[in-house]
Amino acid sequence: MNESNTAPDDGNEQNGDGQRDFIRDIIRADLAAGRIETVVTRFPPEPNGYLHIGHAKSICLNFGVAQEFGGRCHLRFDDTNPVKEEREFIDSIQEDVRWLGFDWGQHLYFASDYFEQLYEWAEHLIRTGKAYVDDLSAEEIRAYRGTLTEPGRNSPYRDRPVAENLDLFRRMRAGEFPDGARVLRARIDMAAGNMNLRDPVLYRILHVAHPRTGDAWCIYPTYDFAHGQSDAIEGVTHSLCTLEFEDHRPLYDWLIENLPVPSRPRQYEFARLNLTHTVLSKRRLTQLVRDGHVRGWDDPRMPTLAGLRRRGVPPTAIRDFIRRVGISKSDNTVEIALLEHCIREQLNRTAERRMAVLHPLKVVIENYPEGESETLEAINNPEDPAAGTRAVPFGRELYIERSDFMEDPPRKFFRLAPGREVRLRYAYFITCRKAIKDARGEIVELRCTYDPATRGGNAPDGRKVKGTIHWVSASHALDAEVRLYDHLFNRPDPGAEGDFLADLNPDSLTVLDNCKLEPALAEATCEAAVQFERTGYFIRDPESTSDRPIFNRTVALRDTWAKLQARGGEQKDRSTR
RNA sequence: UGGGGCGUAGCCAAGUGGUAAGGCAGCGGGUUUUGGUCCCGCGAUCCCAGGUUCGAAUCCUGGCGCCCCAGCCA
Repeated sequence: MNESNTAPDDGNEQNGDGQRDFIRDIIRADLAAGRIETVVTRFPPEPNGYLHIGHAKSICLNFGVAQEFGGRCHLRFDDTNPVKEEREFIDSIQEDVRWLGFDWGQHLYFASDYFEQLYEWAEHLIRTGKAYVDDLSAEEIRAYRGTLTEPGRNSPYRDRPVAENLDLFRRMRAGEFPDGARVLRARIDMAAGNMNLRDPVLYRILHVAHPRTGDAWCIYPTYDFAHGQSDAIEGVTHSLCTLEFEDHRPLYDWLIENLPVPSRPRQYEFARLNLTHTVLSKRRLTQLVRDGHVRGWDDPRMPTLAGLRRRGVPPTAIRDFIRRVGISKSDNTVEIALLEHCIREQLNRTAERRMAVLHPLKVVIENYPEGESETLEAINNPEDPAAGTRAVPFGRELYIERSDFMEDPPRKFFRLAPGREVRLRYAYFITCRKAIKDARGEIVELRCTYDPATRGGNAPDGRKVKGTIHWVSASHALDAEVRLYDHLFNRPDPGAEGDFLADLNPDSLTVLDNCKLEPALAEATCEAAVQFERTGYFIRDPESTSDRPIFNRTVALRDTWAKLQARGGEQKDRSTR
């Protein structure tokens, strides 16, 4: 067997440092006891939306487990409801799973591939007296179902003869009845405490074209009737799903036991991922896109894999994040800070460094010869010597960050101020001589002098400077737009007190349209994020044009100075109150 | 007495009768040509109450709290 059904090796499985959780414990035990020979899992998305980071948990679990135990994982689309599903999603889902780093090899399946088999099994249930055609309307079925505390009542059609059920069901398939006229129901127990066992609907009439089967069918199986049987057809051994399906397991098992299926899959449930400051329900994400609160499914503020990709988040960071979050059965809400940490950790190791000034302030080096420039050498990645160095042009006129100058600095401010000396990274020590203001009193330019003996950033006399700041040569700078992103929602728990839309962060996107980049950034790609030194990680956005690059901020660098300042501000507030 | 599940530090999460891993966040300190990275240090008696035991987060009993289920969605 030479299948390319793999998951990336993130280096956790070598030395017993592998994942430990109740799912893997079960699989290990099943393998050890000989209950199964090969573990087979599946990732079963419904093609009705884009994949998000919550799905990544399921993807990493299913594919990861298959790889760790030498089994395989199928990608199976749960396409049983044509009124919600679209081709676009079938494509995007495959692209996103691949981008995340997983490969299903030849094992791409669709529940719709099994429609004929499922239909035959439905007839089998009818023939064995375990399913019947019900003429009740949707409202009537609901009324007959009872409530959480009261048992339901049998439908008057529950005891139809087998022959009549068979005839009716075949005519349902033949298209003789309009939508909603009849359904096929399992005959289980209308008094069951578990609502799923109160004669669940197995088939409904839907005169709707299916993205894959076209108009071949006008009756479609429900999730419950399709999922377990699809698992059985594919030989799935461990059908892993989220907690809300726990109640469905008795029905899953009932169907498997009452049908002549080729294998005996088992369902296990784990807790889905929740993240602070965002939403992960398909309904809400769809609403954000549909109502224009974001610019699309791949808006960098979205928790979708497409959004994270455009944001510059590497797939390795997502896999690492999922690994750290773990698998359990307790409801959880993971702080988004953990995700951000994983992104920084990955990017710190791999992203090349560049200099970019987001809020430019002009600096003129008065003692630097006019019209001249020179080239300085800068390290691409101090964490990775193999990344080498690059040339950065320097000249008499530069841009520095506005926040790196203060006319009247507080005690611990290490940057530029009148009379103060700082290091320009990889360049020279400069001393601020004068701040020039415009009519409104705003500082528009700094006049400085440099020490030619400090080329490269070291003083031969051994004198130290407290601060090192980044800069960009004015005459060589690239003009760019930079988009800064913040959490999409203000609250850690959007919607906890009403409409989740009311919790949208109005400042989740800040566009800076006068940024100055060092020339090497012209070569940046949309695939790999770079670090703008002292600022954060950024990635070129596909909306860039050749003459105007656009960069998205993936995540800011940790900023203990900003934290200190914020704390100081708080203290001041408290003392003045 | 409707059914199902969960409850270990601010957030995740190991632990499966032998005396509470780890990560993130936070707080101190050190190194540093990114106030980045890196390094060092600091936190829980396990929802509560009884019980079993030499010994319990782990077993038993009884409470309390939270989540899911009444789609012809998945």
